[in-house]
Amino acid sequence: MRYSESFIYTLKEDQKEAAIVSHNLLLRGGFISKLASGIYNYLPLGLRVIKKVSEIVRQEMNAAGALEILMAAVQPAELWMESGRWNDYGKELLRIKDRGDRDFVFGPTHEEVVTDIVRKFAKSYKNLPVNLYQIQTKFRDELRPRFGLMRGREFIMKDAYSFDADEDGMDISYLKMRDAYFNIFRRCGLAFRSVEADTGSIGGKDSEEFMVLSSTGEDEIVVCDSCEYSANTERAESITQDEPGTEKELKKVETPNKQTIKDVCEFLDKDEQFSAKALVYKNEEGKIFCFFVEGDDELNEIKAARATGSIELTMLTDEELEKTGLLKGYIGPIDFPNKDIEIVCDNRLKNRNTLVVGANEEGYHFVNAKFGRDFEHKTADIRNVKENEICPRCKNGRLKKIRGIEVGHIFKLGLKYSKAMKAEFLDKNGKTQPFYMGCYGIGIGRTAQAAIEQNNDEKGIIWPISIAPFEIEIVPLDSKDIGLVNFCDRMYDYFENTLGIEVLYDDRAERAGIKLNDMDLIGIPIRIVIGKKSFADNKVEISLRRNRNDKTLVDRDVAIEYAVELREKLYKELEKIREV
RNA sequence: CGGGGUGUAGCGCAGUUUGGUUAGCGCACCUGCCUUGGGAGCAGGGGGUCGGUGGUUCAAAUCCACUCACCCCGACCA
Repeated sequence: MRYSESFIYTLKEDQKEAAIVSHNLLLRGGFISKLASGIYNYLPLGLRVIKKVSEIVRQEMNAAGALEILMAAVQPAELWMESGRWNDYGKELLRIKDRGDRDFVFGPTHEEVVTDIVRKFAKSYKNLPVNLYQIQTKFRDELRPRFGLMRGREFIMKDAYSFDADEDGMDISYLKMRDAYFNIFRRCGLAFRSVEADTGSIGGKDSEEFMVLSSTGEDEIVVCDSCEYSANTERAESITQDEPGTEKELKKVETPNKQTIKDVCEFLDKDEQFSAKALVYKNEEGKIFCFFVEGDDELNEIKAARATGSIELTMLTDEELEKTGLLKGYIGPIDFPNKDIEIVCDNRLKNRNTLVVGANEEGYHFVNAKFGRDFEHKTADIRNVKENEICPRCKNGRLKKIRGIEVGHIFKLGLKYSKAMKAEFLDKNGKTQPFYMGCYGIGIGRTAQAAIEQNNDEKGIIWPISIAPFEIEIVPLDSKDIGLVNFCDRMYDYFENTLGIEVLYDDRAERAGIKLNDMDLIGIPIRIVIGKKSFADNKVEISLRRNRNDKTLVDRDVAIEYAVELREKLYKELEKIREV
């Protein structure tokens, strides 16, 4: 592509709407432009990147045996009523009506449609397994779109859906996708991890998220510093260590005006870890729960919801709490005063011998309380793991918290949709069976932007070669030197037409500084600069975007060869998984 | 949806507190000269419903009311 014939408009100044570097660089580099909140246009450069990422995804999906289709973006409401999600999905679902006042949705995901397709055609176990995927624009009316393509309302997603005859088959399909995902993100040049994830509202069994590691990521993940264990915070566990020391006799003590854990523990000269604090929540049905966790722990609401079979938990307001008869600051698990409230204690409390707990009486706490002796309630893992706790897998390493950007998610759905939508086939014995399903998503735009978030410097983007809009750039610094320009023209022609390598040829009559800065901003991996002086010596300069200090002057006759070698080298590097 | 904030040229901003003639600056854009290894310089030029609606006033970017859009912080997701 000749720059002069392209549609690339770069901006010199940081963009006000961009809160993170990758969003700013996408805007400044002329990759995308905003149309409305969370809705973006892909300009030529941006579209090139999207196509590169899509193509990698497509190749790996095909290699894993998935079949590409393209489903309708606009879907009839009936399908969503069948699955039950017409009611469950909430405001994120963009609902529209046609001229006949019939309800439709703009698809945020395609479980319903794909299930409808497969149940129509795959009637026999002989048709299985099957995995259908598409790369398509989705719409989710997010509460808060942000960070450009990172969390758009309209976004491009690859979504795949597997259908198997039984659970074992589903497990195999899932693992195939898992392998494909590793290949995809590796080939995109990303440093990433797969983490155990909560299955959330979609329901189902196993689930893993693919996280690109980045301090600006919106998700917190827990990793072990010595083994491969990694999980998101809704899933992460750690090993509980027993409280040292022996049990003591339960005692009620006066704690006047000490309501917070901090105050009480200070007053009683007790480590907060050896106290239990109460958190009172209600779920979507209005049912009230009281959770006890250690004083210095945080309740994880998702874990808590799972433990109580709730969809959503919200903390009680002070007024609501008062109505339950519980005394704020003095709530404790011993002689709990309200029988209608379900109590869940965190697992860790079982290993504590001398807990400080509220006495359910104004101005009093118990000390030396012990689970199983002084009180007993349902227990579950409902807390957030803390940094430096012991890994549950290798039982040796320490857990660390890092941040990540979720670029992919794989799920075992099981029978959820096939049962709801009566998607069935006949097995070997002629018996009707529901499909075992899996679903597998990748955010295409998010993946591209995550790559920028991980690969940039003060000058701009440093694209991994596999997803760069162009692989090589040619920058003549003097547009008046006919010999030099002719040479660049021929080189450009050779790359494009003989080698089939995509280059961006900056044939503009701009000054050197403008061209070089624009190129650094856009982030093309390999640069060939042809300056007047070196050209007169039959040399051109070749450098990599990621290391501009390392410039090589090569004889102009071997410039193309040298650039092609560099290109091969960069692709080779992507064969290894980047160390985290 | 709750909390905070911003809307003035394509982008980044000043002006609003204390109302007062033709609404300004930098970048970008157009013309000419000059310059060509890191966003140069000079001269000339085009581009604005001051987010919208209504009100107060002799007079509104500026004051008041309503409204819309967008951004940031929290709970959900690719």
